[in-house]
Amino acid sequence: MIIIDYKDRRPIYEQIIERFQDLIVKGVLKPDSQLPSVRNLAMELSINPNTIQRAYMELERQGFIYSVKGRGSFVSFNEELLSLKQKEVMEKLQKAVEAAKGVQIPEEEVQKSVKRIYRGEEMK
Amino acid sequence: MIIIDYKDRRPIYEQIIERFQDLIVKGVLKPDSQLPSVRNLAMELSINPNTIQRAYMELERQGFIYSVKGRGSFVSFNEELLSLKQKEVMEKLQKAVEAAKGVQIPEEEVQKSVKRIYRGEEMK
Amino acid sequence: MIIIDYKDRRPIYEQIIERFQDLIVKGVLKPDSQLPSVRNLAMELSINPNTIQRAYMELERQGFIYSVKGRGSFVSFNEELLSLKQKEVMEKLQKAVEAAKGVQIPEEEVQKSVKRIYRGEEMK
Amino acid sequence: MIIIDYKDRRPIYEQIIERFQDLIVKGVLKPDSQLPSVRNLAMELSINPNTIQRAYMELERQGFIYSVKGRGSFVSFNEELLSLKQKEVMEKLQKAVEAAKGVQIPEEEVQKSVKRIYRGEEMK
DNA sequence: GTGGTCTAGACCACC
DNA sequence: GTGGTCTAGACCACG
Repeated sequence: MIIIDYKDRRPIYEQIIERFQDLIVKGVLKPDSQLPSVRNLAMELSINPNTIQRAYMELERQGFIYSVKGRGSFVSFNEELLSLKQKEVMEKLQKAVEAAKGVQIPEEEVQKSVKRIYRGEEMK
Repeated sequence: MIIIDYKDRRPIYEQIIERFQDLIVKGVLKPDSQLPSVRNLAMELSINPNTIQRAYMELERQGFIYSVKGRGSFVSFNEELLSLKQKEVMEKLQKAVEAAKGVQIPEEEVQKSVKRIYRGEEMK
Repeated sequence: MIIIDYKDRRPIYEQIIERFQDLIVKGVLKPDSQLPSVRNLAMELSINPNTIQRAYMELERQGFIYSVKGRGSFVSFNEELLSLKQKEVMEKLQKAVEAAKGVQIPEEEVQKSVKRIYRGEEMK
Repeated sequence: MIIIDYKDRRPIYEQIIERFQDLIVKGVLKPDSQLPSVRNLAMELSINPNTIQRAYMELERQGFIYSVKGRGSFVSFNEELLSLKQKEVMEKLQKAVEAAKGVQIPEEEVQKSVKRIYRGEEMK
């Protein structure tokens, strides 16, 4: 369910955060369903519980999950969060397009690339 | 010419590298023109000369500039580098588009956004 | 009668204690009336009986209720407790006012806010 | 400058956060001035650097400070943040007033208390 | 069993 | 020197 890429330059906890955000936004993890416990996930990924803890903390702060002492952590997703996430993604995309424009990549190529991805099967 | 954003989370040397890459790729800095000396630039930006040194070293490694002992650093741009940079930019863009697809942003919106940026005046 | 907010960061037993204190102080629960049994309340709220037990224990320690073995728990309210609770509330309020003063909120605004609440319909 | 109260039930990192928020909001720490380094403050308070780190992380997230790798952490305060903090404080205060109303504390007593604090010398 | 806090100590990137 | 990440292991509060 969660895969850690040690070659990735980003810290582990960030990879975990992003992965869960994805799973929640895409509806794979349903609202109020329980996440793996901090200790279990740590064991499964063979990393330190503190690292998981930190990821969960951040996810809770961002509103993706909520944690209850003694019970566990649960998905807490809503529409607002989705549109927030969409806005965030759009901003990144616009920066990328601007960069493409900046290095003289023709608009047609960008458009083609967008089409290819949307038509294609890539679901990441 | 170079602006450092201390609130930017990326390291200073990386900001400098990116800025010079931009200036070179976009032709603002012409091939074989001289870059500011390490010492001067360091003074101007009031940062540690080591940081500039590191940025120049990396730019040289990537082929954007070349250094001549005792004379300074010079722009060394060519077509290969442009296409390399373009490829890099395209990869980032594709990731961004995939992310957009992932959070259910419709293709039309992405295409519209691309158009807006290419038609618009944004040159960053 | 009792509502548990799992997204509330405070522990469940504390939420229960506070709720009963409120109901007793405000006279909704009359002196010597019987509280729901530990087991029943636990079932109703679908939480662990230990949690209810702990809340009742604490309420008894504070003097809000008394338990009779084999019969159940009963409200035991008196004037002393009211003034105790009032003192506690006043302390919290004073801290809040000090904080308001600390962040440069003008006294008039605080006074107005107090008036609004006392005139208003809010009974929580 | 920072005092830790071990009898306080709140975690240490939270006490540190609140203290710095106070110092910044009240203008004792001026914008762009440097905070004590993580290690130094940890030594001074004889607590673990990780605990300080966590406090600084949270302060950065909230916008009170910004950190630069290799340089240190700096105050980053602005008007928006003040009004945000004020709003937060007002909400707490309103809850406290409602509680006071709930336990039959007369409005006059509350108003008197507010006056006393604003007239008084308490600066906390 | 669960999450939350803290310590001790390590290593990294950066300046 | 600085902040940032991670590990290992402890203890607490809660259910």
